Amino acid sequence: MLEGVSRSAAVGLVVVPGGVGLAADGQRWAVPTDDPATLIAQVEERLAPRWTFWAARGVFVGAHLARCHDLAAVHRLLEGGWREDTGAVWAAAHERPAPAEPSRRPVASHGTGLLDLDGAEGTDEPITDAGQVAPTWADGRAFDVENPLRTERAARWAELALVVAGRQNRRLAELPDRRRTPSGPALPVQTAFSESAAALLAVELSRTGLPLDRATAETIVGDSVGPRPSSPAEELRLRAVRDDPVRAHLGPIDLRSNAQVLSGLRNLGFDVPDTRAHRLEPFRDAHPGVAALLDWRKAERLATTYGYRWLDEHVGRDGRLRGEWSAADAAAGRMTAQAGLHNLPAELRPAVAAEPGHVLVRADLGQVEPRVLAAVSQDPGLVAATRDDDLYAPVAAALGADRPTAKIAVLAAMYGQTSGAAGEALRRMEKAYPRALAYLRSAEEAGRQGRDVRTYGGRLVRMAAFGAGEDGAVTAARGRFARNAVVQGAAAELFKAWAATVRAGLAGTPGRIVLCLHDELLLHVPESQASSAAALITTALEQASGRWAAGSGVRFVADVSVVRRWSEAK
DNA sequence: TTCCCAACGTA
DNA sequence: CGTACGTTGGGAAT
Repeated sequence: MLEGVSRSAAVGLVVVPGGVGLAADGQRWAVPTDDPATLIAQVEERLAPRWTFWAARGVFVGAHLARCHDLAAVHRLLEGGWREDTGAVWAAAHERPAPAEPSRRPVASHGTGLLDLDGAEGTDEPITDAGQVAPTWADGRAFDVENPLRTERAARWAELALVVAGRQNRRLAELPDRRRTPSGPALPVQTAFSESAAALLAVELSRTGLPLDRATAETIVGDSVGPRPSSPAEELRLRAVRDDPVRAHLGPIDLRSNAQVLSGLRNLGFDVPDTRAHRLEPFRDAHPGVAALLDWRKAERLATTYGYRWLDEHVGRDGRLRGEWSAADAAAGRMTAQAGLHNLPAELRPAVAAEPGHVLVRADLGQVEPRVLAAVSQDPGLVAATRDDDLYAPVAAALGADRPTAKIAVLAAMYGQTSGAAGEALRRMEKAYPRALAYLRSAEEAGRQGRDVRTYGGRLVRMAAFGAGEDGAVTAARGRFARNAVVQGAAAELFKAWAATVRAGLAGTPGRIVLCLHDELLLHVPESQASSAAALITTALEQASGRWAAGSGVRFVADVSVVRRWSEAK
């Protein structure tokens, strides 16, 4: 198996029940095995290949794959949008129109996949005459467990993965490398690699879970919403206990109905356009009913979204909070997570705790978006400002403003804010950092015109999703979206390059990344590994940013701390 | 049953 | 008229 294949070669990998399909150098191998992890680990050791697979979700088998090419992840990098089904990936790589979206619902019932190869007219060809992926291969029926040919098909499928990878690589090579002094593979190729690693990391995060101290979580929830109800009737009663004091002020209304809350507030003399917390907060002391409502809302949020039911549904018996992870959202490619992993209220952070004998190593990138802007725009003044630990200090000096004003001005420039105090400061930004502002304005203009933009690292951000309306408000919104996407997207690329480097450094150790939060990494490691993990995080940032922003002169900084509980970090 | 909105948490 | 995401409940549309 894999005889004569050279080290570091691309190796197609497809895992099916009871077997593995491999391909490399124009050959393919169907390998029956019930232990794909061991097989893969052996190949990893011997060849250290560029593992090439259709999608990380399908291949995760427990072995560490160091270098990889995830066709779905790279497809989304090149094409933007959400689709990553094999039909769309194949078609785009061959510059053919995307096939109809596969149905969301699982195939209800099917035959052996041997005699029932519907769309392919009884042949066993993965690609139809029209040059599209055959339906039975696209939806996985071709690899059904009862199908005796599935391992041979896996090898054929692995071979086709290499075909797509080759075509994707040619597309990546056509994209510009915008670094000042390129080194190693071109930047879009490096982005493809780190996006692929992030796709694997996303699958690993789903499986690993975030260590959560259930007792602490239950205490926090209990303090806010009361004891765990023992029956549905009890739940109703406890709900009334929470609601009634507020209803005493606002009247006999349903507090969960915004319309009724609005009229209740009007009866108290508050003529507000909506009932959002930030709008009601100024009136907190004006009437006890407002304070009661605001406090009720906070408790209700915990009770409904992060209450006992959430704990029961998402926290395993092993004390791990698990949710599905996606390596890239559709807008700018940031990672997303379900089960509340990305919007856990600060109130609950004390419950995120290391297991016995372990610690959490937490690191966040400091002021990452303005530093990223400096790198992608190559604005000399802003690049110089990144040498400071606090980037806003030199910016304030350059603008002749105080630090809070400087911060608002920078954020306003990146996010497209035009109102409020930002106006005058923005004009000074234009003088001090013309290249950075021009970079942002160029993205905004593309967005306004409905033209797609590409991030520094090569990700396509589609504007078509916004619709082609000529409405002024829609045009402005598209402009703001594009202006923000080139910064947020580039920051996401850097973050994933960093995370992928940390992941690689943890290979072979018991340490794991357990949370990614846009600019923050949380690692769970044995106590004895704490200092080496902290050092790894720092060197990984130097390596990742050194490649990503080679020659830019931009300095990236990370704040690293070793803690027992997430809440102990600053 | 499905979809959209308001609301609010995170970055 | 700052961006993105996920989750909830209500309420309208189907």
